[in-house]
Amino acid sequence: MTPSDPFALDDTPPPSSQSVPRPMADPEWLAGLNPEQRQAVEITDGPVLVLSGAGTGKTRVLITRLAYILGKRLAQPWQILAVTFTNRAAREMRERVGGLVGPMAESLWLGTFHALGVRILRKHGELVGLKSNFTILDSDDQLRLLKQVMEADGIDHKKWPAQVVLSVIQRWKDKSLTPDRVTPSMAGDLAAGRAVELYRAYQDRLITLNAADFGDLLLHCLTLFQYHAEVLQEYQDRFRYILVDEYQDTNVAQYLWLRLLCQKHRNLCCVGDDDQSIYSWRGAEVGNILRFEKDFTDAKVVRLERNYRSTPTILAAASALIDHNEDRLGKTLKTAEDADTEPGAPVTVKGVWDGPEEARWVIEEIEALQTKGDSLLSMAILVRAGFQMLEFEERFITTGVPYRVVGGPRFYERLEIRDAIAYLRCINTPTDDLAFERIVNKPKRGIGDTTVQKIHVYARSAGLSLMEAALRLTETDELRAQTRNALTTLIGDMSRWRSLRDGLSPADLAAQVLDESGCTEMWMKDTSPEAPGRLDNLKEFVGGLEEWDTIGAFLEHVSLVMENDSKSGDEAVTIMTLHGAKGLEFDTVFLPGWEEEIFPHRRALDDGGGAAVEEERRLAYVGLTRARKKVSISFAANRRVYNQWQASLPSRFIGELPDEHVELISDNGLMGSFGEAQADGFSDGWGGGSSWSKSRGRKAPIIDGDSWQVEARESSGGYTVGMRIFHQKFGYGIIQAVDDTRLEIAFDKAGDKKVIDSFVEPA
DNA sequence: TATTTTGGTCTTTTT
DNA sequence: GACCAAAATA
Repeated sequence: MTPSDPFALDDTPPPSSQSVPRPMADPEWLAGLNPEQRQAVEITDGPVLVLSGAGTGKTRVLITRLAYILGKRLAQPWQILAVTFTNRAAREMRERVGGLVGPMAESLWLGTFHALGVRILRKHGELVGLKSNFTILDSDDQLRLLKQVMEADGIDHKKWPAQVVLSVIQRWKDKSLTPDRVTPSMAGDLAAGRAVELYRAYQDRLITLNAADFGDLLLHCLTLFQYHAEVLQEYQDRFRYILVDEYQDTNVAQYLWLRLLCQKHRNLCCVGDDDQSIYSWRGAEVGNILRFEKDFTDAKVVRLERNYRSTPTILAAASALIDHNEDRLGKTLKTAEDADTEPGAPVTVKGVWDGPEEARWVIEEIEALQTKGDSLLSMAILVRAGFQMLEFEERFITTGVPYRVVGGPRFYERLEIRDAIAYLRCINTPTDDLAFERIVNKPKRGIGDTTVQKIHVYARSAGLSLMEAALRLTETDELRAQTRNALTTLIGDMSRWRSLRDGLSPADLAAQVLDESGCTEMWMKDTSPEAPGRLDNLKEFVGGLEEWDTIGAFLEHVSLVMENDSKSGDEAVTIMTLHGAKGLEFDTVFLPGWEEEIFPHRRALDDGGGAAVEEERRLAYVGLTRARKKVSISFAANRRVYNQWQASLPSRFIGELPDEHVELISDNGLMGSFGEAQADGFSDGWGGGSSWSKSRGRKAPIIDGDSWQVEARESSGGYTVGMRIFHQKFGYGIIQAVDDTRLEIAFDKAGDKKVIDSFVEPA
């Protein structure tokens, strides 16, 4: 077993943990808790719901609770189930618990829902049709598989993109709906009304391939528990204590999974914060929090409201912001009395001209802090979406300030890495059709679609795996000599590599495979600018394999943990998405891109009214509460979208921050840096006025076209489709569509643009 | 038959 | 500017 293997759980008690020579009564780690935290730790009997605001010591409570249960010998480590939301959190928790109780932390059942689901299915999967060596599909495989199914069904994939259908299916799985439980009304007219058929066909295909996708990891568990009471009972007996982190982000299937497992001992402890629920798009149901109290009427509720992380100023800003959400359980965060009572620096809001300038400004601030003696590790840039990272990366590179992207383009998702993995999958599991299909013509060896189709047809009719079918085909004269030879070589190589598997370490084997398959060569010959980088990635990939004993263990790790364990500790600024930042904290946090359509994201604004925007607001709240000492928000007046410049508005969230805790930075020298090139539209007035009136209501602050001052205006000031208008920047045009304050205008010269009504005037 | 070119469509967040 | 799928070309 390798150190970071999430399944490093041992069923059998290691001899050392039989005797527990640990301090029993009130060790010092228990004494350091406040009364509520202590309650959350000490109420071990029965269901407990811990509502825990940001920075209130939630992780600490969880860890202490685990240590407490173990220390009191209420259960053995393998009788405790602890579920986290990310693999990183799981790893961290295991380490920290280990620090308190020693090696027995190793035998806890601790991991993500998915990782734990796999563990169960590896053992009992046969009961639901999965052999124990089933493969876990990555998103790419899922999509290709569904496409195949849709093609076979003759669904127009132009009209119904596989991606859309797939996400609907996933949502069903999140809700624990097997194909037979999806009602026609749920499917609607999706995929010409045949979505359920597709779902069923897709599931059948998965079983045939002995594969499971992410949703299946839970869904199959539920089916298993439902139809095999003896298995369920085994686990119910086993898990005396169950702990759940980030409970607000669980979906229905996960909730059912938990409810089934805890039924016997009923010692379920869930920790969550409704204000930090940011995964509803993935099927998370905040309603699970409400449901908890309904299903467990004897549940004790503990509220953790004392914040130990942020300054009172940051806390006040965050609270005021989240207060704009209607749909809340209601929870006030207050500064812990014993904490530092200095109000702290105000939250700053900086307006800049455009994206590059924003990056420049942020990194100047970072350098200033560094000169002052702050560590780069204590700073983070948190963005709404991945693409925003680019501008900062460029700036980091030109300035030479070290940075670290966390959760960016995932390492294992890069195409060259996936190819390498597919080779390993083929070697490890010859029947892995999806992997075979992926690498059959990579690098190009003259085996095109037609050949693959032939293999497919043959495989299906003879009930063979693709690799076997290919082998049989080479023995006939169905194929042209050239393709036949290519296939024979490939299959020969495969079996040769497979025979080497036991003699070589995974790393050595991978290196050999990459060289002999021509993958390395392919990238060396490639003249595109990213080719050298890809070669480096492959090297890193081989290097990363060093720590694994078997290919199988490595592949298991990869399929669940798409993130590359980024080595931390180096002095560098962290840059990551807001979603990725949940659960982390930094001294200084930069929150760039606070503009309408970016944050809140356009998609959130588009669909319906409040719910989606409220989730965005929670995301903003998460961002603010990551900071211990200082928050810097920024927005740009212009943003390049697609390929053209578009004017943007400050985010409504900026207007929702309380005046008294916010400082607007608008330095007068700003105009100078705008330079000669941008003399249109916004020629003056920025620096002088800086009047910062907020609009409290639904409307975002609206910025007047040329005076660039903030003023609240009535929506859609009488503009109608077909009207001719004038815009400072884009000239004359005709209104094509009106959506409240947003106008779509066909400009005579500048083409089609979406602008806010306050930017135009009747012509 | 395999590869290159072109044309149209989009961009959240992740286990 | 990036990605995919269908048409064009070697």
